[in-house]
Amino acid sequence: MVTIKDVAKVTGVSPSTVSRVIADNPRISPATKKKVREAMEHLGYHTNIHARNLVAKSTKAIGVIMPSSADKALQNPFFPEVLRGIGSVIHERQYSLTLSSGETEQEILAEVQRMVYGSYVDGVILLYSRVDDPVMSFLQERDFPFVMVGKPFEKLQEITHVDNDNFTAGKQITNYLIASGHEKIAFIGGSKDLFVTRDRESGYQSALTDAGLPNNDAYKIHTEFLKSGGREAVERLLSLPVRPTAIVVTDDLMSLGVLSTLEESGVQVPRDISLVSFNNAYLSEITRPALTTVDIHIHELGAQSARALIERTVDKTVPSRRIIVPYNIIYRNSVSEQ
Amino acid sequence: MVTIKDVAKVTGVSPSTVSRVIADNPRISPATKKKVREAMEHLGYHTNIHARNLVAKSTKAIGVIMPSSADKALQNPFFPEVLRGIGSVIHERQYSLTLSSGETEQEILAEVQRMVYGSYVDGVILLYSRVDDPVMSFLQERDFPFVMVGKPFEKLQEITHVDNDNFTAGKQITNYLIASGHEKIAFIGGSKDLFVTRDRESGYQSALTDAGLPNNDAYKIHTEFLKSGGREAVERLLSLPVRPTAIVVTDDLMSLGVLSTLEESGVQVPRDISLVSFNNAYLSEITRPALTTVDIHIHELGAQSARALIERTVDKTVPSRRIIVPYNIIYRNSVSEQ
DNA sequence: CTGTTAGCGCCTTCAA
DNA sequence: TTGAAGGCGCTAACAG
Repeated sequence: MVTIKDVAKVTGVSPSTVSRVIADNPRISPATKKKVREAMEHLGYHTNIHARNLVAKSTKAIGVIMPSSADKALQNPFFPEVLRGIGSVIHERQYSLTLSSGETEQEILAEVQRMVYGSYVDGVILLYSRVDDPVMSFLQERDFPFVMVGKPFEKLQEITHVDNDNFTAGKQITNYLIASGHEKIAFIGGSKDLFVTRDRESGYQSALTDAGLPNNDAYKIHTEFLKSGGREAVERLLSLPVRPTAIVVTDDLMSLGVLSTLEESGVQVPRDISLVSFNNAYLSEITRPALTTVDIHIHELGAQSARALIERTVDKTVPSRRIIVPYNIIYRNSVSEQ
Repeated sequence: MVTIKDVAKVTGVSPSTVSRVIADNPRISPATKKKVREAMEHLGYHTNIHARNLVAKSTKAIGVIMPSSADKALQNPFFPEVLRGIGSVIHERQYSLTLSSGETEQEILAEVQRMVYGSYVDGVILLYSRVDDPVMSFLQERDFPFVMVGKPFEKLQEITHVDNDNFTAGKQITNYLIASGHEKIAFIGGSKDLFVTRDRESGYQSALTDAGLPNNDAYKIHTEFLKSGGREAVERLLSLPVRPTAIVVTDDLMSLGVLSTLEESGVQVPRDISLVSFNNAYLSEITRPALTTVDIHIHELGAQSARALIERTVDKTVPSRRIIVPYNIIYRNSVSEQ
């Protein structure tokens, strides 16, 4: 292994000088800089991060924590896409990215503790939001830099987080349905414990209210991402005395299940029932019909969270803030005029 | 930060003793071990990896390299799933996982070099296989431990890799079609540059030949994962004078596109055309009809690759080998009897 | 502008 | 069974 000393020896300067040219210290003459750099190149020098981190107290690495993989949600194309978003800025800033690998909540907590105490990373991005999350409590107590993708359940003001305006998105997409002549609009969402679900549902609600449409609890269904959940939801809706003519579904993957079950039951989309969705995952484009969906810019959610986190790790005093990533609606073929 | 010295001071032993109990050195008396451990617990001691790695020369970290994200393939649920598989053994072995973040081939190469030279990781898992891959060449030249998920293009014997028997899988699923009475069977695969495609296609071919069925080039189509690709493939097939009655598609995500296009063109699956697929991604179960598909045990591919890699990093002399993960066919509703 | 000195936290001989 | 001493590779004062 080529060390700083080796290049120092070859160049005839001191190790600290070499260290300085690595840091591009302005107080080093261009001449020696050039000389040293050539030697580094020539010898194939590469700085050892462990040595560096040991003294520098900064790792230029960030940890990304996935939800416990008990959550089937992991199958959601959402994750590769946020990871890409995070990766893009990580890479641009020359950071590295450590991914959590725990499966249960406890394992994940232990892992995060190891990351923090062992100084594996400078900061952490949480890709989920849970009530009473021990991981988050731990991070807060230790005052360790972290950012959440999504919306924290409490202390909104104290936690930097990156989210969409899901309320308005839900409202707007529902309004679109209303403008298309629909009045009997149902809602299928994930667990009520998730803020995404809640916010989108509130928006849906609000649109109905504003339009003077009735609030029908039987039209609101909360289910799992799983097929069985989607199936059950649809069956419930179809067995209603008055069937909805449109459904707002909070996730493209769920929409795929809903779509299938709907058509299996002989109802055609959008002829019989219209569908709108969220996320604009790749598959929303290749379903039949292609889904009208809210593009929440997943990549951007990731990128922004990484930017915000790095900013915090560099300067701990930057105030926490809420970052809203804009969305836009992609109109395709899953909605019919009434 | 609590260091080894702190617990030494509190316990009244020397730092080296503390270091020894951390390593669970047998030559330390149970009494002092107990004493030291309690102090560690009490003070909240956690070992600093950078200090450790600096001397230990092993990082207990492995790098996972994704394909360049230009590849839309990243949207494939395959990746989260291998990651989970890798993560499971990473976690069990108390390793950590660094994910590549580069977008282009060059960026990725630079990243891998940084990982290797800077001793970020002990070994690397390649989640893709490319001809003339500079990353792989680099790893080989440096004799740096790595494992590939999939099949390398050359030096099969020299490179440890984890793969399915895609030939046999392709053959078996095609035989199933034949056994169901199909004789005009088409094939839609990804790029011919991918071994997965090639192997599965060879298997398909072989099944046809064995059954004495004709080899029709017009029935074999290579396309992208993208919608447009799937669409074009299907259109080509449907415009043929003699339409196939069944199609082998090499990926569930592609199948979704094929399915959509097929039904848009008014052909029903499986009534008019049957479909079989590969991977058994979550979505293969929620399409309509649910897909008969080869479950390649993605999670296991990941887990095995991690195991093999760790084995190699621990003992560089273990010979390279080929690890075959078994597959099995999941029968669902996308195939009809002829 | 550059060299010297002193660690960062840990592990590992070598002695005792 | 334990302690003392040195060093892993790098950076950061402090001197010049």
